[in-house]
Amino acid sequence: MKEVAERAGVAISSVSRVISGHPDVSEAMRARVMKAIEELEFRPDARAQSLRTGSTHTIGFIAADISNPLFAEIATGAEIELRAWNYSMLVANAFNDAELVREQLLLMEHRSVDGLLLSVSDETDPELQAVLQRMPFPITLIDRDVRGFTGSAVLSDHAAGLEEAVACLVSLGHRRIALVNGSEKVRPSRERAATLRRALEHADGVVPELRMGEFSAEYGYAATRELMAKSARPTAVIAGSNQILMGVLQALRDLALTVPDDVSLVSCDDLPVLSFLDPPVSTIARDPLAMGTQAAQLVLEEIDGAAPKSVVLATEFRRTASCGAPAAP
Amino acid sequence: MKEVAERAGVAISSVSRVISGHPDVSEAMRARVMKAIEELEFRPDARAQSLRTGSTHTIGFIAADISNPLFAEIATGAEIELRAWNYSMLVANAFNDAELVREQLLLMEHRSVDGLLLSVSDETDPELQAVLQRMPFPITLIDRDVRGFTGSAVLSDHAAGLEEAVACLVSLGHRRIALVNGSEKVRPSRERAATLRRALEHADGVVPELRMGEFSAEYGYAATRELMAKSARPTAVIAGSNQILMGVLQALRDLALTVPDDVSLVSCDDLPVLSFLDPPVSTIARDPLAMGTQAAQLVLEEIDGAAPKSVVLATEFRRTASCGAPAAP
DNA sequence: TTGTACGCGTTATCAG
DNA sequence: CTGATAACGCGTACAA
Repeated sequence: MKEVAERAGVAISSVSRVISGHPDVSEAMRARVMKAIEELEFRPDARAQSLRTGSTHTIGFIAADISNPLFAEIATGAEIELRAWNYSMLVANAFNDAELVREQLLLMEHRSVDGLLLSVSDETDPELQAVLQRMPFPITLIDRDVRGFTGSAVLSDHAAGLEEAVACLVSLGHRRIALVNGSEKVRPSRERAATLRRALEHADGVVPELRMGEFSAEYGYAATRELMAKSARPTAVIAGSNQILMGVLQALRDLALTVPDDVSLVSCDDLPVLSFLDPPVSTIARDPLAMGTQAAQLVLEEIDGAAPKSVVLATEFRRTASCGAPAAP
Repeated sequence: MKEVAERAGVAISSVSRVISGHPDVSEAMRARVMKAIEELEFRPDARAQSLRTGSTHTIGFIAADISNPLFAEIATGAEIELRAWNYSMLVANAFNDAELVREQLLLMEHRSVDGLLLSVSDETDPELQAVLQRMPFPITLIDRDVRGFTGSAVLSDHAAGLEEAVACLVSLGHRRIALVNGSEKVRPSRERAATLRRALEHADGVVPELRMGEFSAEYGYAATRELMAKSARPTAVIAGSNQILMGVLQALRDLALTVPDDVSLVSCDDLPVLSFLDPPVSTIARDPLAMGTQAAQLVLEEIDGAAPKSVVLATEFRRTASCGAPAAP
């Protein structure tokens, strides 16, 4: 900046005013400074700017698991919104580890992000709440519900889509419906478990088979094998995530069970390719891109002084040929 | 830091020395300062540190398309390595737009990243080379080959896997093999096109059907419809990416063509779920996680003073039931 | 081994 | 409208 000032023959503070678009600067001044800036290919230093102004124009994003394709979609949505507001995104992965989440939170504090998008791996981590409170910037949770947290959140209405799915299965005649669920430490799984229980409470003679575990193909495989080994085996299986679905599919294949003749199949969370399986897999779809843009919007607005807010986005059951009537006993 | 110094009754510089692990500091001093740091929950400010030291401990990652699941894998690999070196990742999306790539590059310069992982959308962009030269930090290209670029790169040996695939198809008796390819503006597509041509050059009577387009399901669909409408239709199709594969599958389904009876199918790039299609799709697999860790390692080493280096990672053809002998004419 | 003083590149305040 | 200068939080040469 000093060089620019010298070349333009003006004071350093004038250069600053031109750069930051200060209103009180003459056209002549603006022109001279801009010329010098072009000639020297000068670009202001974001670090110094943020040291001075306090704002880094950076939003952190801590994901429970980056490698999940769902994350890529959410991140894309967030990036679109952030870009529109001239913010950048600092990404950190938690590898599904609660302690790592806390560590990454401290990192975000250290880097002075202006706000944070957060999808924790374990909402019940007792030390988490204190760490969250301590953060000096607004935080928007993504599909998570942490006790005592008072900030913003973008949530999916998992119940709605699952209720549709269960109602469909019941009406088809299924009397034993399994949910191979993810970790009980996060909201989506808990919502789904509660929804299944509630939905079948008054459905006479329909039994829920609930398995809580983790978001992995390995777990999906093991749980499905176990379920199918029972004498009273479920006639419908709902997979609690994409990774789990992979395990369920593998298990069904190994057991030579056919969909939907031997077992009807539903997947929570959509993937484009699922419609090309044979039969296509019924899904409980949501709009991850919208989750991302919404989440980004919520933090940015909060940075701008708005009050924390929670937004709930719809889910929808998409039935395909993977749901059929159960075979006669 | 001032507060810490006052509380510990020492000079600010002593606090600094303790934090940065300077060797010449007495045990007594270290203890006193650490105590004050704990009590005040002091954390140094990364912005000020980097303004002073010149290093931000941040690596940028510009992806041609974040929403591609392949990116999620590469990013995960990169994050593992970066974390090990105590670096953070600043992510930017280029939405497959060449101009946006340049814009994001300037952003990275503005943010003073220490290094960059880059996957451009268009290697032939005439303005790109100049911008790359201008960047004051090491850059590692990810599966890209920009003319005149002299930095590091992590490349996939697309030829190897594709040669295997083509050899397999030829030996099965296919005489007309189509490649529904992605954009010719990036290395993977060009490598694949060249490989197909080369492989069939000396295979008497075997005709390559090459279609260059873009990485999208829409293009995959249109190209496949067009190929299959010809009087001499190909008996084998190789999809140039996951997105393209989705279009190919849709087209085959709409045309009521069966795999592998009517047409054999191969996909470049793997997805876990492809093995559950019916029949499972043959893939040319690579290790995206390794690409990420390798790429991160290359930039970090270059930051450490090492010379630029190119690394080529293997690809492997995984044959499944989606490749079979063509029907008799 | 510890303390003093300066500068990193900006912005904001204030005086002119 | 413009210029001089302090301060943002930290690292480091240098002196003590």
